[in-house]
Amino acid sequence: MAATSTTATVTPLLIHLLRGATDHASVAATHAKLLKVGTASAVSSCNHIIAAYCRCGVTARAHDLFDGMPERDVISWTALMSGYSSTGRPRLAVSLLRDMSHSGVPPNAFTFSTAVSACARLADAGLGRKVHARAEVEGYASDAVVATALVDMYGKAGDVEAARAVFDGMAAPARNAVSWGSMLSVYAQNALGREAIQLFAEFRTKGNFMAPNHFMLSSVVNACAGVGRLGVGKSVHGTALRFGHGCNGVIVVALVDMYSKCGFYEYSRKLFDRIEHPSVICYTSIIVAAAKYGLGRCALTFFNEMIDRDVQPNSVTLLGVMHACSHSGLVDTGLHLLHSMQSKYDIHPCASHYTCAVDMLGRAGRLEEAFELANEAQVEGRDALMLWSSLLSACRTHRRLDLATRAAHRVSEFNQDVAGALVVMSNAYTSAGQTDNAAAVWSNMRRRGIQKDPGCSWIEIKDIPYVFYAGLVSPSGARAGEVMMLLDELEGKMREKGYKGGLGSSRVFDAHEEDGEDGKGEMVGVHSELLALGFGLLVIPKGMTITLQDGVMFLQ
DNA sequence: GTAGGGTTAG
Repeated sequence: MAATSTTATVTPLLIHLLRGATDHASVAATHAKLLKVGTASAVSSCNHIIAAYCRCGVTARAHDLFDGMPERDVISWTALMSGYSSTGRPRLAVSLLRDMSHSGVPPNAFTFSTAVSACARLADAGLGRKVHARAEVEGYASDAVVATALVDMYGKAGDVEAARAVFDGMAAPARNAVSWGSMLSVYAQNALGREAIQLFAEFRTKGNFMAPNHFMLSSVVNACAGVGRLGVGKSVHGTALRFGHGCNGVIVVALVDMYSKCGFYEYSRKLFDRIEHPSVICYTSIIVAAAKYGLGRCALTFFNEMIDRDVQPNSVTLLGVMHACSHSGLVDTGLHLLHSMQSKYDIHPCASHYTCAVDMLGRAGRLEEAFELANEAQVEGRDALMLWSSLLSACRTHRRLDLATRAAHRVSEFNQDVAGALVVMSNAYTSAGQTDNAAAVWSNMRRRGIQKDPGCSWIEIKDIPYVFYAGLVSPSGARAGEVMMLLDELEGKMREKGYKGGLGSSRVFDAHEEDGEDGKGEMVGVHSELLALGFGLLVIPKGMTITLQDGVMFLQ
């Protein structure tokens, strides 16, 4: 009798302990006590223990326990599934969905949302569609959480239309702040900033007066950064302040990033300076911003400051600092970072760090060293394509046809999307006066059916986009002759001032008065950005600012 | 006991 009452009072206490446990040792200790008391084998106890092991990442123990259960309910299956999904084995999580059906336990809404989120982690729309179909058959697809997970899954898998279809299919009451936020981030993550901004406006008018939360606000700010909409970004900044999210770390980071991408480094700097304890991401963000503005030494100061303040840098931070070095000609500092990041910060240099370093050496004209490093780097697949393509461009810029040929050879080994590299190679031959070889590259491309999508840029003037394609100087009605004359004139002026010509991306120009630039190499053919910029310079009022960003132009 | 969204790079 005494034993029974002890069991009855002790078990809930132990379960409570399990819920709060975050490390393997304490979960195992509590598990042992439950075994002693004799209540560890009840289905509900087992579920708690499984969940606890999963929470601290010990899925193997959880699975052992699961295997030993005489019967399992939907929670046992879902808990294990969730454990695998959140510890980097989402495919295994999805396969449990099939197993549980075979064992006669029907899934519920929790199970489907877990399975869908595992598909999201895999970014596998094919698998996601299968799970979606099953949820539909079982009647759970209209559940708010399942539907929101589906929106997120399709978005992460790049199928924006499917995400929107699920979102549109949700009944109005089922659309809560999370589902709006999820759809918003789908647009933001898929580089559809305009759509994200539009959806946010829709939310403000049709969202039943729901208050925007920090998830949504950071997505919208991010969208504004992506499309250079400073005006909207500022107003969202105001909204964030009004709703008390002005101090939210994630929003502040997004704002720092947005202002710098919209051409206002000073605002980024001001915001950053007000942050008391900047996170790694905050530091990374301001370092990247400084790098973009050619403030290499400033970026290094931020980096040293974060190290002094015991903020551990990550792989992205190091890449940002290296970019800063690259864009400010601090080549040896950048190389030193590459070689010391493992020992100093315990960060293993990956393909992007090597690509950045190779690009840095290439820009500086240290092509032999760049080759040596590129050969040393153990890089494969698409990463290798990027690395060698970047080196190829540098060879062309520095008119080293011999090395360009070698780089082009390496690029062709990857047999992937080599069109861009072949165009660079053909341009390299043209620059060297070897027009026959240039023509041979083109005919080779035609024979192999390789096509290069023409680069395209556009400029928005009074909400009308004017689109320009690389090399095509006659967009309908867009004053082609004048554009070309203006570009020639500008290029001439740049040469007079000693610039080697060429215009980079992410630079701010004042209309009719162009800032200096450190780009190298000369114009071969006509870049689409230049066409759009030239057109903009002709038609927009003097003194207005044009921001160039990855081939898109904005007026402010 | 099991479920949904956000920030940094290229």
